[in-house]
Amino acid sequence: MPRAGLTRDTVISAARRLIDETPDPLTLAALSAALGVRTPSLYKHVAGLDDLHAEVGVAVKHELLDVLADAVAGRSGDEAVRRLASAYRSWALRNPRAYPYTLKAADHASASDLEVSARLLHTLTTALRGHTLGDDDEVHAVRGLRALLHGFVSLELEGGFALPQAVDESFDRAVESFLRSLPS
Amino acid sequence: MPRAGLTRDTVISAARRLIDETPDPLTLAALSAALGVRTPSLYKHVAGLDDLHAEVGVAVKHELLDVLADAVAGRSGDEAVRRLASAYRSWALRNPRAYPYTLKAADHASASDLEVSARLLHTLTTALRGHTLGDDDEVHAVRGLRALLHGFVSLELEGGFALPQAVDESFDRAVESFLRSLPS
DNA sequence: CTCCGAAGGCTATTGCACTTAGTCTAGGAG
DNA sequence: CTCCTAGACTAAGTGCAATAGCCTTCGGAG
Repeated sequence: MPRAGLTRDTVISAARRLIDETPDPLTLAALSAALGVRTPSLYKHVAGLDDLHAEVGVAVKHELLDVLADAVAGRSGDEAVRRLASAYRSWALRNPRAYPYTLKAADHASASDLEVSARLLHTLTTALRGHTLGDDDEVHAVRGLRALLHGFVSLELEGGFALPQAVDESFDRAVESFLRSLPS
Repeated sequence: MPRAGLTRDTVISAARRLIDETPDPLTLAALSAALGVRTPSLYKHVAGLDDLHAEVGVAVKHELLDVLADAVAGRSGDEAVRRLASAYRSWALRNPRAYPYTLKAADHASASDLEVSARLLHTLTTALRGHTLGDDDEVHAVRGLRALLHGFVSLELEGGFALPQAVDESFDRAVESFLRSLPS
């Protein structure tokens, strides 16, 4: 029985890859098959399906964080928000099955999850700097932005926007309305 | 073996009840146990788990429709939208596990699903009348409103709003911002 | 009232997933 | 070279969905 040379990381990233490659839900059976290994072998690297989901979630949050941080790097004001919004939506549409993992609240027991989740939130908050907002105002504004972005993308992914009118334009309008609602 | 007296409707409404009564996902095993019947018996009334989910979805959409229609009845303009938004959110928070069923795009093969989904959309659209919007503007506005409502509620249900600031106020502010973005 | 067929239950079984327990071996440390 | 552990394996148990086939109850037709 030749060793497959798995590690916790290879298992997790194989799982991450599988998510958007296949239509069916992530399953240990499918993952082990993709890795050329029997299912129980995975338990040497991962505590079970829940653990795997949690780790995939952290990995996916990192991906989104990178994309968003890159989009806003060096920008400020409305332009930063526009670019962040656009990057958020297009990443979600490109990674429709991974996207829901970014929404789970951080597992209180996982330091890495807490960290990446905080950095995601921080990226949004930073993009809104430049609009002079008080602390409370800022919290409300970030919530509004998250709601708008997630709501839009989520409905779009569910196929909720059936009418022929251009979805891109709906999104742009929503983002512009949000920007206008901020004290300059 | 005394008859349990099941019908398609009793099975479906028992399933609907189970959803928000138990933490675990809806399962034929749990449903049959709740009805005092063996699992295979359910197949006399329902084509399987998928069929059950679809029917529960229609039932749940009707519930939400009733709540929203009631909230906007006899109102118009901003006040109609405010009441609709508030009703949407509070229904969702009261029915956290049922809520996701309202989001699935209508099954093209089910007349009742298509109908209730269309009426839901129509209720939102109607609430926005009074703001003189062109046809295209209206579609974009409805999409923005749906995104806002769903996004907010969805994040709130996922536990995504961790900070102590009042979530109620965040919601009110988001709704007011949306209203201000409409041409009066 | 009796018969009988359909409707509505049932048991048994298959298939697939997750999980645990216990075994064997490859391959590096001493 | 020997040992020992990490990393693979087989075997087996659990839970759920689904199908097949049987048996009983109900209710209407004669």
